Amino acid sequence: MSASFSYNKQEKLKSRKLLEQVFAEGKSFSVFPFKVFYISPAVELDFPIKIGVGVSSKIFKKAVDRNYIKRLIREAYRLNKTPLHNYMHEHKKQLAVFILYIGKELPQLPQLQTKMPLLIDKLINALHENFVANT
RNA sequence: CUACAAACCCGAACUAUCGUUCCGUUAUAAACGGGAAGGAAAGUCCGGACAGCACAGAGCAACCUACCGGGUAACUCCCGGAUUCAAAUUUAUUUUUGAAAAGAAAGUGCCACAGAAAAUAACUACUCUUUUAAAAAAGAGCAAAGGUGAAAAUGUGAGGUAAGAGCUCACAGUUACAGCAAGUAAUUGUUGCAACGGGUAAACCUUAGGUGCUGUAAUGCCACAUAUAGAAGCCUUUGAGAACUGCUCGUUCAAUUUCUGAAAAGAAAAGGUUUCAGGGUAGGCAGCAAGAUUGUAACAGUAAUGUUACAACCAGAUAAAUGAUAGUGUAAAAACAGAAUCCGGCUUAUGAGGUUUGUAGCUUU
RNA sequence: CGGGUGGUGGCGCAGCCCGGUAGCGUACUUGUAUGGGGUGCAAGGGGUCGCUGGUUCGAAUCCAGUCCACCCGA
Repeated sequence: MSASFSYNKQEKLKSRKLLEQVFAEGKSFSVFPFKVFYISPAVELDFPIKIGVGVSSKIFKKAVDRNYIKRLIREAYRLNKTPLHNYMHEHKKQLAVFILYIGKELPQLPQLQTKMPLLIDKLINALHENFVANT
């Protein structure tokens, strides 16, 4: 797979049903300031990896702040997602992920840029253990 | 030029790389071109458009509005005007700003403390009569005096009286009504006549006028899925229930057979309906982006605004799009802040700067 | 998108409808009873009534605006 930096409509986690499944049945871990929910759905998806992004409106009252944080997370994801894509391509599995921002203060992009690779690594490791246990 | 006040404007720009969303073209895993948040998108405080339901209404209740004229699709909005009150300011009711400014002379309630009294009063005092040597007591009259309070029964003078009192008169003040003059009107001026009556309606209320209910997750269509299943109650023309706003009246709609019995009625089944508990779906299309639209100019109008002409098309997502990095540039890139059916207002938040008007001060001519 | 509730000593609440004195429980401080502690008894301190403005002689209370917290419906 080519090293694309895109993050378009197909890659977004959109279905309400799948979202509820991710929160209800999915596993989770946290890499501060993120919390990650993920699941490997059995249903065929139109794109192998679907990612959603969210911020709590209780912590960030203003819509401007929430939009800003979501943009930064998307930016950090699309620049660091290549290892995850390569891994999923090799194992031919599907994945639905939701990234939640749980920090209390407005972040800066460099901070998220350093944390995002850690998150991706941890996600790959978790998936790997899971596959090995199943097979 | 500076300070203050008021009204209004503006809400940064460009280049490169990576990336998002919508539209179009080539074309069909892509490429190219074009569009892509606000003055408040906010609060959801008003008014509409649009959609569904209802359209058989009446009364009551509830809620809203409250000087006059104009503007508008409409308005708790805007413009202009008049009166009163309040605040600031001033030599000056001089100027500016603001006001939920109908009615307290329909009725009810309330007005702490203080004070004789907080509104049909009468404690002290004053006057008269009786008793009495006197002091004083009892009865009657009166509402002038009492200085407390946020507020004290219109103020001053004279007459009048046993003492007093708008009881009477003069002047002044306030208010209601009627006439005349000006004004479209609010209202103003003036004459006559009557009265003097505390405040509070952002206390109840009265008067006048107005309001059908629900909101785009409305609503219509397509696709997929499930349970013709469960519990309790009521009813089937002597009617449960539904609709018409909340209540009442009223109107409209509203579901059957068999058996027993002389009939009334009863039983069974079926059906209807209300409530409860539960199951399924939660995808797509329309609504949804050309409109009370925006810009410029001319004309009408004091203005709000309207009319005409020309030009423009300027977000449309659905876990929800505008960003990141580097550079140019600047004294500093910074404030408040992110569309979700769409418009017109109001309110609130807001950095730096600019424009106009008024007032004051200083400088120059 | 629509609808509703609340904000009063450190904490939990009343008072608001119908305007004039801010109170209750608990906690705190001091004294007392006990050899000491707890318990009890007595006394005391502590509140810009979320904020701003208005109505009124006077506002926690009435009216308007605003901030915060919470809840409900689809």
